[in-house]
Amino acid sequence: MRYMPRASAIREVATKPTLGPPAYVVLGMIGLGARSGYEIKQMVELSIRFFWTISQAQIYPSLETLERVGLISGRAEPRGKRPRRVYDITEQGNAELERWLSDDEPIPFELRDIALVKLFFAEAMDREQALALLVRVKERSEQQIVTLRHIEPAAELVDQQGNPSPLLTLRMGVAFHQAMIDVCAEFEPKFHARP
Amino acid sequence: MRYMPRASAIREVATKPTLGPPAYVVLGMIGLGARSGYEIKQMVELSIRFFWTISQAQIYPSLETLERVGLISGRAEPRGKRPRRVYDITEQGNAELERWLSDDEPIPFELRDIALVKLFFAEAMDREQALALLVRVKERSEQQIVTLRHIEPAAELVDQQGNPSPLLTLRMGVAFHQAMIDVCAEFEPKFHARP
DNA sequence: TTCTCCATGTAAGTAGTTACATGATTGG
DNA sequence: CCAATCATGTAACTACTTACATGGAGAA
Repeated sequence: MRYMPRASAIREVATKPTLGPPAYVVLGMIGLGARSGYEIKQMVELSIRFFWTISQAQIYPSLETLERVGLISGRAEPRGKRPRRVYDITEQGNAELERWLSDDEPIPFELRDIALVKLFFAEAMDREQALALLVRVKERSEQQIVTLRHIEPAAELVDQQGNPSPLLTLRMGVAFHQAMIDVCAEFEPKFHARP
Repeated sequence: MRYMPRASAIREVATKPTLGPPAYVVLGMIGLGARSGYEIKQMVELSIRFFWTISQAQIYPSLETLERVGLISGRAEPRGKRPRRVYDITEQGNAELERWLSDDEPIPFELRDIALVKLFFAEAMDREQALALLVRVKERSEQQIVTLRHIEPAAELVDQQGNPSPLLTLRMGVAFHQAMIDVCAEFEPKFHARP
């Protein structure tokens, strides 16, 4: 995705390297009980991947950095002869996670969807093709909702156990795509009656 | 944003360099009548910036590439002594834009929003802070809607002239943020009553 | 035995960013 | 005359990606 500027270079040099969003995602997942890099990747795919992704190649360097600055502590726990490292969040890690979560800098909204770009330029196509694009965008959102509904029972369970956050973000996803579907449906007639 | 894989490297070597999304955005904007790099940047900010951004440092190299492969044609049109280059889309450019718009590869949906990540991890904060975050996310969407409503009259005018696309994408944005607001409002009580 | 999953890590590359440099024109 | 806007371009950098390499463990 996109470049998310970290704190100013000046401050970075003056104090210590600022962590980027991927490092906080890793920290948060360790805080929620993920133990290895592999488990972090799995948890991301099952939870936040609707609005955030992280590649394996980012996770391991992040774990190293987080351990170096004392926010997590790791120890070797090999499976057979294969090396493996598991981590726990430290006191400082919890404190830093909380600080990051509650820090009140404005959070810029950022959506990057080439499908909407194509819809914006749809006039450059003929009628059938523009309509086909609109239908594809609608179907894409329908598919996303199906996927999200799949993990809904798990999120509801966690909600009943007192943590509404996963259900909240899941409902965001559903509402979001439902909104896209509704707008597509609303504009379909206009896309039918065109030169 | 995010890495958007272009076509396979093999094909790229075998035939000719594949254009990435930024180049098509530039091509599309030239097609809609933008003439200079500067105008492209302005048009993007006034139209698609809700779901796509492009930095000036990307625009000029894209213009060069597009001209080299014959999709746009440029000529010098200096303002005073300062050099300036203006462009028009070519026949091939129109054809390639249409091909890209109607090509039926699946378009992956991609949202990347650190605010939702923070909401997902909200349990790590205490009640007041979690609630404050929820409220901030809601207000952020309210602000986005205000901005979008601002350009709505222009989009409606273009719609009445027979091009519904800008209004469609604008309505997407509004519906999108309204969905976020609704979900935030729905979960606010749950965030009040928490340990 | 061979397939899939668990698991870690690196190399090479692409995409995108900010920050800077430069200077003309227009409006107050 | 000064600030804002028009306008183009580059350098240095950060973030992130894909592809690959490696290999153990368990199941079919």
